[in-house]
Amino acid sequence: MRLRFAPSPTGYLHIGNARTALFNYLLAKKHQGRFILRIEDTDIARSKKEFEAGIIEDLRWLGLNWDEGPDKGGDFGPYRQSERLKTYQEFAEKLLKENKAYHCYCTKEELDQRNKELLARKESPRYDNRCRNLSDEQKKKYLEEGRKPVIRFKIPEKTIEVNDLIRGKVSFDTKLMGDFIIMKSDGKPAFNFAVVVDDILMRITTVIRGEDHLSNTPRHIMLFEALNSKIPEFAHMAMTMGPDGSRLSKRHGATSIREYRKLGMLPEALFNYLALLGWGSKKDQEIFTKEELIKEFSLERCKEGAAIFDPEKLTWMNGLYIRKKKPQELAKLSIPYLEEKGLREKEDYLIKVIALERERIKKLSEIPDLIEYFLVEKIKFSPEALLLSKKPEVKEILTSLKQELENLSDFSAASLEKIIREWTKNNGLKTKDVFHPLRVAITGRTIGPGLFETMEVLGKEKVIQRLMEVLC
RNA sequence: GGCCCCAUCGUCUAGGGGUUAGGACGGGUGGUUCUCAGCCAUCAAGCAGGGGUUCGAAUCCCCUUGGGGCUACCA
Repeated sequence: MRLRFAPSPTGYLHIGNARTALFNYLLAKKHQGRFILRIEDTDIARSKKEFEAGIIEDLRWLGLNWDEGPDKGGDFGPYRQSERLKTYQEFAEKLLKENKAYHCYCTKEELDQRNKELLARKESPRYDNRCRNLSDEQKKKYLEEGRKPVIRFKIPEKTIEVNDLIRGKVSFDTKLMGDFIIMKSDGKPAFNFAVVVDDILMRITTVIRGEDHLSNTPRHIMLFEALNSKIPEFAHMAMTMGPDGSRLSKRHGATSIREYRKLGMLPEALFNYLALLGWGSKKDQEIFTKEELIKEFSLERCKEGAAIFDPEKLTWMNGLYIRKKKPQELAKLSIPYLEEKGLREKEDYLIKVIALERERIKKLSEIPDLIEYFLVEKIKFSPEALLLSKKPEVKEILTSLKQELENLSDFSAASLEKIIREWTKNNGLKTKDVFHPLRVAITGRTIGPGLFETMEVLGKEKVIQRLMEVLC
């Protein structure tokens, strides 16, 4: 079994495309097949090398490792369309010779004009196949006019049945289609042609792609037939939508893997979440390891309807995966985010801090704000915290508590808890009337991890220091 | 416009002739606790509409509606 993911390097890896790549990957791995990466860069104007590199990086980051691709080669390369231009020409030549394709001299302007007229008459805008049987004389005349021909495929009249692995049989009547372009006037292959040639040459057996290609599939099938090649199996998965139900796009906010990666999503969370978009297990299970997904995945269980990408559920799942990570791992992952905010800290201290805050982290990008008060010399007070710290009765409590703490030599959480609870009781106070002000004084905020653990990690010196600052 | 695909809580989904229509996210409430988070418990929320078929339809068929796609010298 050979499957491929074939992105165009015209931008960063889109969530929807990543999902397509993921499904291809899962099926390939499930059947011990090959997962192949192919770069469709025939659109020179929009394709950029940096996007190709970006897509490769993000696919790797997500954990979708391919067996053959432009970066690692393989027996059926090249894996970049721009490197097979000659091949497309040869295949087109062959179709021309066999009278299955022909040159068309109509200009873009003429075509547009005719389509407009057809539309005005409420007819289907499509090519009228007028160049199918041009005389040599006419061809010569057109050439003399300086027209650069395209090559069109001569569509046979028939009904094409696509046996889709997700949707079942879908049939198309080719009478409704005009002869389509396989080679553009600049000598580059049109998408519908390049895909077929590539899939033939790369021995692709199964094509999993977006539903937007379903309507193109009859064209592909005709081409496979014209080129006497085995037709691969097709599976068209429903599109990924934004919250308003339209195709997920930039106006919905972050749409690329790169953006979510920068936000601090873990690859395993994204992997798991994306697998659940349009596919579901028969069990009530939602959290899967990569291996479980490979084992469980099947096209039969793929949904036919479109799925709306839900960043909130992704975030929840990300929090879950974060809580499963070891503090030292998280500490390492947090470093770029801390540095971005100009924060830097010794590893062992950072690990302790992160261990305390771990269950509050939903995205790595939240870490700096969450732990800042552990790292900086001068803490910021939230408005609410500031108000509380100014209260006379609070100052009174903190003043005498400070003395108590100054005399304390064992600053462990257990010891602190024992002493402070006793002190509270002895002074006839309620725990929350002591704990809360204390937290506010030493952290500048009203929320956070356990008070005594926080104090232990901060250390006696910082705790006393911060109490002094509040009291003066 | 023509052709094609799709339709279970707000969202992701399970269920494919007989179910109190199940779970998850998000939301509400309560518990745990020094706060938050987490965890636990609990509640609200759905078969798009209309016709068939059938003893019986979320489930099968048709229509309508709604959404999406293709119809490019984009991919």
